Amino acid sequence: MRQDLPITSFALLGLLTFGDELTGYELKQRADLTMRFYWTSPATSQVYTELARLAEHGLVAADTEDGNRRTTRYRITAKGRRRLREWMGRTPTRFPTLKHPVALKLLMGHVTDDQTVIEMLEGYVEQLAANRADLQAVRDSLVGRDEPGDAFRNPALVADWGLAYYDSEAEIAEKTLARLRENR
Amino acid sequence: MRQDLPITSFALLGLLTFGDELTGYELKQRADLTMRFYWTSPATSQVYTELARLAEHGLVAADTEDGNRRTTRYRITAKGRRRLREWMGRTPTRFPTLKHPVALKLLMGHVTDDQTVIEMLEGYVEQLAANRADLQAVRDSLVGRDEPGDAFRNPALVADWGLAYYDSEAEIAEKTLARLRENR
DNA sequence: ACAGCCATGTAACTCGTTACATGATTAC
DNA sequence: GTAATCATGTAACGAGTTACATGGCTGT
Repeated sequence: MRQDLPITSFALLGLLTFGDELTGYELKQRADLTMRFYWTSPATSQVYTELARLAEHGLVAADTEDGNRRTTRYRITAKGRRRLREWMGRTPTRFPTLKHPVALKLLMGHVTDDQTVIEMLEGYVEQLAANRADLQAVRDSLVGRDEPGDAFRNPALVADWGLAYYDSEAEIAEKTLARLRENR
Repeated sequence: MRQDLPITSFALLGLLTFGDELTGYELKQRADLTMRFYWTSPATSQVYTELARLAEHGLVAADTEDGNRRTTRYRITAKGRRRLREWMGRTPTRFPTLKHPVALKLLMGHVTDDQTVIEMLEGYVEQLAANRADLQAVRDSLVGRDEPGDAFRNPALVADWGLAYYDSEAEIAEKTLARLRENR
């Protein structure tokens, strides 16, 4: 049994620290709702794979109900919580990884015409607005439970981070657009 | 032969659009120097793998010199240039993917003490400064060749984007730190 | 009855990494 | 002479994806 887990394991484990017990299906939904903004939302099949691995390591416990439809709910164990705390404090924090197709296409804008690049950036601004709206909805749902000491204080901090990031990206994109339009 | 190439192929192909001919080794260096800020810098072994694939598709041409040390330089072909232009215009641009371990750890800050989270964020601010300095050096090296119409106009736009991004991240991290310190 | 959601997985595959191997050239 | 850099790969592996398969439950 390998000792180190991929970060995605810790990420999913982290989603189980909010006091509830989730099925794989629900965990995937939670990831889609929140985690996708600053990590990736793993495919459904991977969620089940990771849960199996976490269970194997004793970091989550499975409660299986055998009705007609078999459902298994997972909750974090004391060991899982310890492991997460240890990871938080002792594992060096990697610098964020960005895969930015917009920047990539901008880099090689000279192989095509300016108009194509401009339209690409305009599309990005729209996508940013849509994503920002989704994240704002998540943030709104935390209002009232986001003060220091509250259960959703940290998710609120992260959501605010994301909103500020989207605003910054939109601003940068607009400024770049202005520079490109200047010399048409 | 597959029709679609992974984005990393186009990224490497894009690095060959600046009028020179590179060995795999040099291409890896160029990726380390610039591409890593908004994409990933592939492992050396993958650079050679991708070059072989690009050559197979006729998107790059290889010039092999057989001295004592065998070196192969790659240049983009007309077909490669066409393919890149087509990709720029016709392939929908994916929304950027962010893997942000700092945000991830912040999210689950409640499993540990505030001091640990604060130190993690402080470390991030330092890493940001170091990365920003590296990128600034790249940007400085383009001065004088970065006006509209110049060869390095687009790389300059991308570098400016990155610098603004790092500044924004630093600002967000500092604001988050302030909020965490408030309630100590 | 039928669509859509809930729920759980398996199989095949691609991308990309690390570890390893080899040897020439250059700088000190 | 020896360390660092230049240069090119192969092999084994892991992470994560898409496609596929199965079937129960819920609302209309």
